Amino acid sequence: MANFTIRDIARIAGVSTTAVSFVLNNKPGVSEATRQRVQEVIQRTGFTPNAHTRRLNLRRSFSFHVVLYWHDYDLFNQFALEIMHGIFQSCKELGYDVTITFVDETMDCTALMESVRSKTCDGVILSQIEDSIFFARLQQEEIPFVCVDSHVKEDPSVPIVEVDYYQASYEAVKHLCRCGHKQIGFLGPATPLELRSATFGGYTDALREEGLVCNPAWISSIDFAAGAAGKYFDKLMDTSSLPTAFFCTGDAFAIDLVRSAQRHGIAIPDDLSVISIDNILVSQFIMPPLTTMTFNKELLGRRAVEVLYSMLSANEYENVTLIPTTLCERSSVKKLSY
Amino acid sequence: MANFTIRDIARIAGVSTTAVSFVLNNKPGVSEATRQRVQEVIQRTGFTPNAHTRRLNLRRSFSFHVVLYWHDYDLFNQFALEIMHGIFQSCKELGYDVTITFVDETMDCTALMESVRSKTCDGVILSQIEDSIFFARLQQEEIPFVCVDSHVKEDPSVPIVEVDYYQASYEAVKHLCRCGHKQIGFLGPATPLELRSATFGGYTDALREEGLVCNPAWISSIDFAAGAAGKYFDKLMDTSSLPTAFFCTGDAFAIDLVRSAQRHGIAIPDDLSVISIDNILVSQFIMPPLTTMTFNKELLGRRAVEVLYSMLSANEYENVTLIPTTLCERSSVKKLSY
DNA sequence: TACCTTTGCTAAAATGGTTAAGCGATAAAA
DNA sequence: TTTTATCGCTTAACCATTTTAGCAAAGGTA
Repeated sequence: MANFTIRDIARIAGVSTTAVSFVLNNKPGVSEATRQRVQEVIQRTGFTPNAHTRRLNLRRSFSFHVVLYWHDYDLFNQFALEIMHGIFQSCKELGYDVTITFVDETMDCTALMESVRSKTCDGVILSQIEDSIFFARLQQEEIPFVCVDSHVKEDPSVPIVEVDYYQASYEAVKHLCRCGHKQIGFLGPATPLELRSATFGGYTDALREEGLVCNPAWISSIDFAAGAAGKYFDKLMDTSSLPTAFFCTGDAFAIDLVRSAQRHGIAIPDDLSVISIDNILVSQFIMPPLTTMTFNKELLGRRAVEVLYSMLSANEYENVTLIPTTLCERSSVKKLSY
Repeated sequence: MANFTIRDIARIAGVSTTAVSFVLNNKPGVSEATRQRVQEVIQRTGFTPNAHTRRLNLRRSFSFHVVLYWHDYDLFNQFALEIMHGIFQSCKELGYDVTITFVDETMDCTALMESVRSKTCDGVILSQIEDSIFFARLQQEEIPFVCVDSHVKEDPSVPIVEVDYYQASYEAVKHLCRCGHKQIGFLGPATPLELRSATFGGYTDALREEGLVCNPAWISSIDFAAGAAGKYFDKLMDTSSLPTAFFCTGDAFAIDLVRSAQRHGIAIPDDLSVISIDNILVSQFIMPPLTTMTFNKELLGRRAVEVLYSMLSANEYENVTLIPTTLCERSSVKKLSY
């Protein structure tokens, strides 16, 4: 396949490059006859304009850059691909390309910043990144960016698209109450500085509404690390009685908890009920299948692109976009008779 | 952050743009003193050359395009992200960007070809794509490409990086034999035109070596679709006796089979052993945890990039790259006493 | 008839880099 | 002594588009 330029097309069609450019970009100022003739030559030659030249000229790259956090622990990488798919779909509709970078716990952002300064993207989507170094550097470069599925540490200047964790946790706990549970533990990070910290508010508000109080030993504040939930549970077994149910802030924690409980000979859900948030793939395959608050993962990506595009177009946009969750009932919650 | 061009740097450092360009690209012909001075200005200003201009000039984009197949059925998307991570790591080392596209069962490649013709990538990596329309179009455009984790339908002109399915299936079946199994079924596609068809050879060769023969009813040829393995098993239960073990060509099939068997009241592994290939995340969480042939998923991506890069550099490269597998013993295979 | 506007088109500048060719000055070889 | 090579640098062309400014012809208006 020969390599045509706009000059070749112009020469073949017997017009100037300007005319061809106008036809390519659907601009006025070209007669219908000429337009047809140029179109025909473009069709025949299979000409596609060089993207780099176009980007150089327009000083826009028509691409968004996605930064993905790569977790050591498989279970935490679960829906990154679905978020990506959502991002891709929206970008496709807008005519944007998508480029990707993975970062790990070193949070090294030099390569990313190099890329941004070299103008290879018009905006950045940070997926599961909550390190303020990224926000600071991106703001410094004055490049639009959004966070998705990340905790932005109370910084209202950082636009974010995330799961409505408050609503999710509130609904989850309410569901436990509806099933007759009165002793409900909280497994997740209970400090406001952590990811998914909104869950603690949903949990306490739901308890308060039901007039319940919680044994402090049943409230955990654990790290995002493989096996952390299991360790917490081991310790709990040594030192305290058990609640009748646990609300976990994520399926990865819940799965960890379930396995740890089962090792201790505690039957789920007969001895202990478990509910959580995420509905990752594994959750439907473990025994018992997990009852969890589910949501549309692709929507996270789609909304992120929409927000970013609005920022570029100087349109109005919401600084916080929440994705709603719905209950996915499976078999890890027992209905208590009362 | 101001927006400097190479001209600004040249002016500030008191040299020509050529000198700056030479410094940027580590080319000879610049005195050490000048080089230092230019470096200092670059440092101070935070200048990064415009990527589009560079790409336009060099007629290379320094990026690879990854095409990912998006499966309807979650279980089949399992290690796409890990392949991606491997691809990214290798690209990073080579200084290449990575852009992505998802395709679905419509196999629409117009957007991809547009992108290729507009020169936005120097090569394409097809992940889990086996449609010859892609090969044909890419060959037509004379753009280098590799397939990864795909079946290329006996076309030796298409470079491929894939799991050594023959070795994996041979080893898996040998393991079953070592555990005393003599009646071993095959669950997967048994026609040479399908993905992972090499598994059938490994299976039959291992059986032959052991002097075993197989009841044809225990050999399936099923589609890549959710629940297909389960349906096959349901039918088998109606019409035939069961082998003592099944070798499945993929964990998704195996999981489907296990669940179907369990619905029929057949205990795994006591009544039926199951082994397969992949070691997807779910496999360690189901009951019983799956014994399976595992491999380094990131390596698939890394090798794909290496092959593609060799093609660009006109270096030697292997047209077929096989990734070795190792046995991951868990609890789905029973040791028969004999 | 003279003047203004619109239409359809083009020449040329601009985008921000890379690179081939060339130019003094100095050093080495004939 | 003359010729040749090397060094450090610059000038200018080039990459493939978009866009501004302007021009000739046609049409409308006074």
